[in-house]
Amino acid sequence: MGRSPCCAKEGLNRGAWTAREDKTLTDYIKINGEGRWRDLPIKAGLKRCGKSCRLRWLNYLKPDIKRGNITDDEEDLIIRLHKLLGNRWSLIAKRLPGRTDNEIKNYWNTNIGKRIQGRPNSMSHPKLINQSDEHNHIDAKESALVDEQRHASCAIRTKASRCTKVFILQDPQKNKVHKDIGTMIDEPFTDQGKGRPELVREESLDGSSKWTLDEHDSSDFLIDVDMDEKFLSEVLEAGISLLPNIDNGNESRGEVFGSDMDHSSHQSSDKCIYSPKEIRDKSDANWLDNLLE
DNA sequence: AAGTTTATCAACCGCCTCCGT
DNA sequence: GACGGAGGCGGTTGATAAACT
Repeated sequence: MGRSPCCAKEGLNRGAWTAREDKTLTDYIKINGEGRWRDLPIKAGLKRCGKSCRLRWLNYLKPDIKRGNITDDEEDLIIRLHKLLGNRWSLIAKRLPGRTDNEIKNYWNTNIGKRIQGRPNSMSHPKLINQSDEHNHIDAKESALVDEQRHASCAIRTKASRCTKVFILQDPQKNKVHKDIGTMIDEPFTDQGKGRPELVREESLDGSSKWTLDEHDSSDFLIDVDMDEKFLSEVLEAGISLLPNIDNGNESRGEVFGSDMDHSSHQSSDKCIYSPKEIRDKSDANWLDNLLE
């Protein structure tokens, strides 16, 4: 037996919203607040699915939504955030006040994405050849696009069904990042493609072993690392390295080294304990800000 | 001016996670 | 731990506008 639909489809309006429906929804939310989307259409007297109401409110009716074209600065930020986060539109949208994930997604698909896709040889692009001052800001953006294209072509696609500990170290001498993948429940995916990071199993004399993700470009780490989704979102949101305590089998708490993304200096004295929930709450740590600077 | 193609973006769909029980 | 409801998310669709022939 399949899952029941979010609402009965019969007798519901579909397609574009009318001004009257918009007003009904806005008035209802002003009085009763957001939430309880499933009940909302009945209580508000709308012949719409609850999900549809939520989407309409979040993407169009919400007062703080910014209207108008995406600015150059916003586009630049979107490109850089996409490089870091991939198609995680909601995370990207959180960094652009007033912009919705849907709007950013649409903008990407109709503008930036196409420009990246339609660029077989970036250096032959006329805008990149033009070095005049008036085009400098465009060139910078194009450069970012080229960079994005380069990163997209070598996105990490590690496929691990679950990962219980990640420890990020940076070897300052070799400027090389090691990511100890730790205890893998399933065999990790190893991509030995050209120029891609690789998961390496390191065995010690005492018989223990660990998986290491070996690569040269630390900025790729957070892109498309398809591990346990919950864990990944925690890392993305917290912006810190997370080392759950596996010795006592309690995965609900973790040891967090440092409070920012300075991977180069993990001193054990900096260690503090947070639960993933606490980490989420403390999130927004300055990680993305630091990376974007 | 009419027909066709392309671009845009609001809305939908289905899957997923979270959270309460 | 299992289950189910609620909400969130990303991919896709389709209606409409704009550009082009």
